[in-house]
Amino acid sequence: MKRTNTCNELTADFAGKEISLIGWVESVRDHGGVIFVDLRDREGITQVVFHPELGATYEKAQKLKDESVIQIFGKVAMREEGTKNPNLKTGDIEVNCSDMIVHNVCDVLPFPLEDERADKVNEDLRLQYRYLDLRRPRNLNLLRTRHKAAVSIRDYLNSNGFIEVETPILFKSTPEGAREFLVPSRTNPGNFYALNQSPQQYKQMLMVAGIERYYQMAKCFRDEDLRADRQPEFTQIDIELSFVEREDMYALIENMLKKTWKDVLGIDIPTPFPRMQYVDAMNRYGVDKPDTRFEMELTDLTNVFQKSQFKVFASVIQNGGVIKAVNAKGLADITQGELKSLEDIAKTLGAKGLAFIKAENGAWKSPILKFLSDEEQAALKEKLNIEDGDIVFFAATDWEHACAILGRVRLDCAKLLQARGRLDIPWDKFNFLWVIEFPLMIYDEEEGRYVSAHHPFTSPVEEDVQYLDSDPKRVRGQHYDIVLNGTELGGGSIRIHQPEVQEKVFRDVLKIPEDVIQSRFGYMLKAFKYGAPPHGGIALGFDRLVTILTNRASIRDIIAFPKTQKGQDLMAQSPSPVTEKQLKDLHIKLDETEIAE
RNA sequence: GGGGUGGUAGUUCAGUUGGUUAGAACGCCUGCCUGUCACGCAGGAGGUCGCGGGUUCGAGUCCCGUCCAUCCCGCCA
Repeated sequence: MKRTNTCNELTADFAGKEISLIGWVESVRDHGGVIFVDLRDREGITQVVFHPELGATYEKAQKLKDESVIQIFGKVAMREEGTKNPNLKTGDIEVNCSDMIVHNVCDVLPFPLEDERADKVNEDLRLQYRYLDLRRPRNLNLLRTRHKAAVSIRDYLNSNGFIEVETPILFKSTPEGAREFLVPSRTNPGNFYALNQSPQQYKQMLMVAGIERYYQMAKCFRDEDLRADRQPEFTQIDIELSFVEREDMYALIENMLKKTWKDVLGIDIPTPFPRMQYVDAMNRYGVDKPDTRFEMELTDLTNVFQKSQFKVFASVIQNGGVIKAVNAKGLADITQGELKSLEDIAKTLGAKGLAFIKAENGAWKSPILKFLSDEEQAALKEKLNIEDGDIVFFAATDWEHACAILGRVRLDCAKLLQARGRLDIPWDKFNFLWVIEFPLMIYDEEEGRYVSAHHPFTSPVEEDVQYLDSDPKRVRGQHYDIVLNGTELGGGSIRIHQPEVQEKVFRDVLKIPEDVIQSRFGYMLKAFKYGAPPHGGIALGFDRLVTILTNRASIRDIIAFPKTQKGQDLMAQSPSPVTEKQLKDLHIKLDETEIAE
């Protein structure tokens, strides 16, 4: 069984040597009198040649099927001039086969494996045969890159005094967060575990325990609807340290990512990363995770329209709203269809419509132009720097929605400009950014109370603590998000480590009933009374990080066995029904209407 | 829960205003071929047009429902 070499090793130096290779048949080219087989393993490809004088082996080679697994024995030979293949590392040589073992005959493939064709194949079919899709060298290399990134990160943390600790995956239900996967307990009838959404509480307990520096490549689970960048189970780089302040965290993560980018891509990313206040991110980019690889910033025009005759704008301002706009430079040739889909998306985000002004052939065209005074038009031209070929979009509503609408319009316009070749974003441009000083609380209209913007363990910014009672939404949290090219890579905070403060947040600000505080967080509050060190941490989405490192569009590409949007594994066909006995053991009765026929 | 897009041969797609036997390329099968590397040449097989219902003399095409995939909104402390 033992091979002497891999399929990417043999070069002119090996000429004349007897060797053995094992791998998959990439292609068979039968010329009637001579047969060429490209043999592939995870390292590369080597051409194997079969001649008629081999007798039985030659006949076997005639019947070889693509993607079968074979082992060959033979002698390395230089290729004749003119028959060398410069596209292969092993292209100067070939192996004259003398014997062959067919380990596994491959059935006819359900879809082609060459990249150009395979990329177009329906993803559900590729997921059913994920092992075949993964076999494509490019996809295998994605897993290899993922591994490299993990090694780099572990190296960095290990050499900086961190200890990797595994925390339980079976945790308890914490209903105020994301929806959880519940796990019935056989030995505790009627009680349930929840798969952990993150090791947040355990890692804080490790700080109380005195670990000082903890990390974990932590599997986390959230039962929410899926997206291109979201899977129900995912991996986060989970980090927590004692005796830290925000500045220590920034430096730690910057150096870690610097090393990872160097190790994986060979690219030097500049540090320190820029920082941006949450409020500025919203005002300038319309999101809390700005893509700063291109400009196209939002402009606030509320002042311009303060005394406007245009009733729509005027009434919004009167009701405390804002007028914001974004100039999509050079996109005046937007098509009706593109405009329509921009408008549709704006509407899903709460806009009533999407007002615009087009500057074309020296004139402005707009359904709202007739409502705007000369002074207002002049102010727009100046503030938005409107030139021929531009199109400006407006949002007039409350601040949050105006930001969200134009933030999205900005991103979609950038895509349209990219498609037209007017905006160039190189694949290796990596804009890291810290977004800081988020509000600690946001007011939840539905619940009629304040809820944590992130989680209730986030420590308030010191000078804002005084407003905890009087004006909770004014309190900023010691929270930081790390953003890369418009993707939220991760976030963390300095935590509360004093039991009185934590209790105050639970009881007085979040208005959680006393008995709920005790049943849900009682053990934490107790732990904080036994020598809890000041501490803080962060969690980075490892899958998202690798998606960006490998320049892929979907998180599914860099997960070995991803799930579909409905959360199914099409290959193993999970989830699946279970037997009545299993249910009985778990003390579970199914709703009749839900039982599969 | 809501909106968009897609579903026709093993795969990727085409299919006109509703009208004869639903096509192409690749793959597959058979044969030929001693220097290819996306080998080439000749021939052949292969279809529940996602599924169910409706309109019609007639449905891949029109209508209703439904399933699946995907993108987005809600959701993701």
